[in-house]
Amino acid sequence: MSDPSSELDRVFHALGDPTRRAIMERLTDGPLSVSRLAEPLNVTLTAVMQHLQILQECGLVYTEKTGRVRSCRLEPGGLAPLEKWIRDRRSPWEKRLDRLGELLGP
Amino acid sequence: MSDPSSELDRVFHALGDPTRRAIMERLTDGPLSVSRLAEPLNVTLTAVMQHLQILQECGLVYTEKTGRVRSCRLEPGGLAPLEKWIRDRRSPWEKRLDRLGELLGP
DNA sequence: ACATTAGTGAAGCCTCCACTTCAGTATCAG
DNA sequence: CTGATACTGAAGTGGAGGCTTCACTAATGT
Repeated sequence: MSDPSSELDRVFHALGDPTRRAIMERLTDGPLSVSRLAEPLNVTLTAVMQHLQILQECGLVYTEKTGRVRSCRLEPGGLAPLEKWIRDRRSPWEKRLDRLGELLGP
Repeated sequence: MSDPSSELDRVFHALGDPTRRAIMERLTDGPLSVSRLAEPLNVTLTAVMQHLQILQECGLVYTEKTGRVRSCRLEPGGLAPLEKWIRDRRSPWEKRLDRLGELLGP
């Protein structure tokens, strides 16, 4: 893996675009082909492809081509770095509560 | 409050910029004035102001001016919608595990 | 009072990036 | 074989947005 901070950069940048978030939301319910993915979106198939490439490069989406159709699905741990960043943004006392919860909970 | 989906849009867009994320990271350790905020960043004071306005408009940062200095701090619940979106991106079975955890844990 | 500090407002520049068009390549169906 | 489907690649366009400069106001310090 490369520089973790620039990886986070890419994730945030990727999710900054509404269309790409729409793709992620769409894939939440299960794998989809590129064409099906493009249907409800108001963009070209080519545009969807470009978005998919970006989402892939930062580990948010996994795609696999079988025959002439490419199947797209969410990468399981893709949002983890984002989640970690958010947790790190809590105030110190909140963090302390978190740690307490981790000790007591799971 | 306005349309919630466009609110989420603004949050994601705001965090899509590295400089704005740097501001958020800087404010994690406590309130800071605009000048102090700008010091380590390689941009003008004016640029920082513009970023702050954006961060404010989507409820991520709270600022208050006393005298000639404006104090900036993180808005406590600001990242909540973002967090919710991430949670909603889990697969159905993962969600079910989450609910189970919620019932057993806290 | 005067200089300095801290922040504002307006206007313009310029780069990046989302999107399109068009042309091309496999794959599948009849 | 023929046509349709599903994607891929290259190249170009337009607009949004991040940044700067310059001019200005208000608070503070000596």
